Amino acid sequence: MTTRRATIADVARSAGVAPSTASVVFSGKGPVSDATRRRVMAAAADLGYVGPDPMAASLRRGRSGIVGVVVGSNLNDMFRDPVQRLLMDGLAEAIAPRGAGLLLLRSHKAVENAPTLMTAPLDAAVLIGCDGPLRDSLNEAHLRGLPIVVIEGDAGPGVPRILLDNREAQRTAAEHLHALGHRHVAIVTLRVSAGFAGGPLTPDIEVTIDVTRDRLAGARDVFPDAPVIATAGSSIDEGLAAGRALFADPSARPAAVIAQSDLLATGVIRAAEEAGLRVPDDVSVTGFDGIPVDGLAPHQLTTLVQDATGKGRAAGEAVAALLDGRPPASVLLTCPFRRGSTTGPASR
Amino acid sequence: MTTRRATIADVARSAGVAPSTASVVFSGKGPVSDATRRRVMAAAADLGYVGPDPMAASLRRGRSGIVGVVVGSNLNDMFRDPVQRLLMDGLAEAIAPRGAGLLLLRSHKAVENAPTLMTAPLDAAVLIGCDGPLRDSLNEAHLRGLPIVVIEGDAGPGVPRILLDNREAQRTAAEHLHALGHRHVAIVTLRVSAGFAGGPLTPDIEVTIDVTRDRLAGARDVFPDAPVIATAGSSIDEGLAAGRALFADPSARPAAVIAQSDLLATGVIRAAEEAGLRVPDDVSVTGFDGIPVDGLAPHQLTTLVQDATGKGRAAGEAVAALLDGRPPASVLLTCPFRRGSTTGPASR
DNA sequence: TTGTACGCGTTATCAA
DNA sequence: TTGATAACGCGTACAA
Repeated sequence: MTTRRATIADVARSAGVAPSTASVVFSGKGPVSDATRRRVMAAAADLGYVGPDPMAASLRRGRSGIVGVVVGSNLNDMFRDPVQRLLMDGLAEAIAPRGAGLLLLRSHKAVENAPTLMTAPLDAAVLIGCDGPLRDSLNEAHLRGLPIVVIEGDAGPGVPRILLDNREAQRTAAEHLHALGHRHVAIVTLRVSAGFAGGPLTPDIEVTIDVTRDRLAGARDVFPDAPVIATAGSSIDEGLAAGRALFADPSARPAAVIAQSDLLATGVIRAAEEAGLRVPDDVSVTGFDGIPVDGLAPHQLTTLVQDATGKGRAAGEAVAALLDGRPPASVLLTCPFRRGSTTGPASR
Repeated sequence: MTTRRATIADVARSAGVAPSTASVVFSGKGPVSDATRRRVMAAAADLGYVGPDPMAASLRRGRSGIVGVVVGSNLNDMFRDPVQRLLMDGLAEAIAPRGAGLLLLRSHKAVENAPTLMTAPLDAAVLIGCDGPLRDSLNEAHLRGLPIVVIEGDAGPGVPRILLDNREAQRTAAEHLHALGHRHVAIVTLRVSAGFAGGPLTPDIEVTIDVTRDRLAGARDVFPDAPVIATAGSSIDEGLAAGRALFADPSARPAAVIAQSDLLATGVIRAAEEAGLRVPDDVSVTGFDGIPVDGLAPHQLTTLVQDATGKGRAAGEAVAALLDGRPPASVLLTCPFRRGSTTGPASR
């Protein structure tokens, strides 16, 4: 079977109709008599033709049915976070009815030759965050006219954004701690920039990742001088490491910790218990996300609840609007405060 | 800016060269004098041309740079499993150097209009498992000449497979339990078919998912009559539910449990401890995968260690071979037995 | 309801 | 080192 594959033209010829007619039969776009349709289908079956070539169809229609989603880290790290998984599900679900699927793209070209925003046949792209090297490729992508939506980031004017009220929400949690009498508070952040892998956050270190910066600002609205430990990302292990650092010196122990994610908070709680501290009696801890975390029981985390799936769905709808030529809606989702059992009054 | 976007032909004309020459400049495929290269680049910059249109290039070259990966469940469920995440990383890593990326596809078309093996512009497809409805689309895909690789499944003759020695490995673990004196053993499986959501496995229920079937066979090689509980998939929660069912009736308690994944095993252990049983003193438990599981401490699971990343990488290499016209290698990976602290001698 | 004609934007081939 | 030419396979006006 080294022979050329049958094309729709072959099918048309074999069925004794015009190519356009055969095309219409397969796309279902126009009126075709039943007799013709059957003739075409028979010819197709006969020739082993199974439908229009997607690449040719893409070129002709100007649509590939592919939406790129740019992820910053490797898949294993990224999808370890339930928030990202739910986001992706919402996104996929929202674009599927439009006949589109998700192509996974890396922002930092880890590999020579890897596909990019510029080389992949995309109808649109969704950025999760917008940091560092990514900003550069954005200009080119924009120049090409590639529709772009950014989730929790800023890709410049004209790019629709799906955002949370990170600062306000985080401030609410901080105020909650303040109202409980807490004054000795530490902050554990998500990754602050592509270039910093974690550790105490000194003033010379720039926070370039929006979600981290905004949540940090919200916490500092209430506790301007709180010490900050940055992590490499949202995971229990990272929270555990940060917590160990915080609780290492008994004389400098914070009485409350604001963690920027539920996973980090879980790690912090674990570190506290490891250090012989009770939560919330000795240490109060807040999270962010409102996801169920395995291994947190019996605690119920005090946290801010975000709708991660809805965030993805909103991004998908913005993509759909862009593709339809409708004005895309930027969306600001709110994260309601949920009091749990991990925060209590300050003891001193 | 409602005007037509510049094409490579426009650039060539403006630079006073032939389209083919301009093409060569952008692809870097042929010899070009420095002077012409610069003229072309200047003209491109002038016109706002940012490189060849990927769809047109795809059609012309017959390559889209896209590899479809067919996942059976939603992303959230699938990527909750570390094994799948590592697999995807290995796969992505192996195809990236070839300029290809991963397009996520669902096997059961949950949504009308969603992209499929037939409608997406794919160079190849990777199937993870090969069950139920998927088999049907396979014929068509094959007819189209779409190169296919299947991981842990059987897609018929001629389709390269990436497999584990599931049966042999699982038998090793079973023999280990047998050698410890265990006779009263229960089995907790992964999903057995697309149609069965979990529960006691009766003889009338067909096991259509290969990995489940093979590991089950390995366990039954040693314990032919062991009762079996099927789950809906690899997660701690599913293992917990299965474990609760197993330990509900004190008089019928198994003294050892063979779980088909580490996550399931972790859930089973948790259920055991919930029921007041000590591991391994009262109950021995084995897993499968050899991944680090958060929340398993202080136990070290007795398990079979698979190289999930390597599995993905092998699939990627098989895809690469297929695309190059080289004969693709089926691969059988072995899962060495690793004894941990969760298995001990039978007490009665 | 069917057919004609054209172009989508690129790249491979071959000759100059 | 460069240029002319011919597809790649399809969909969509528009005319018949």
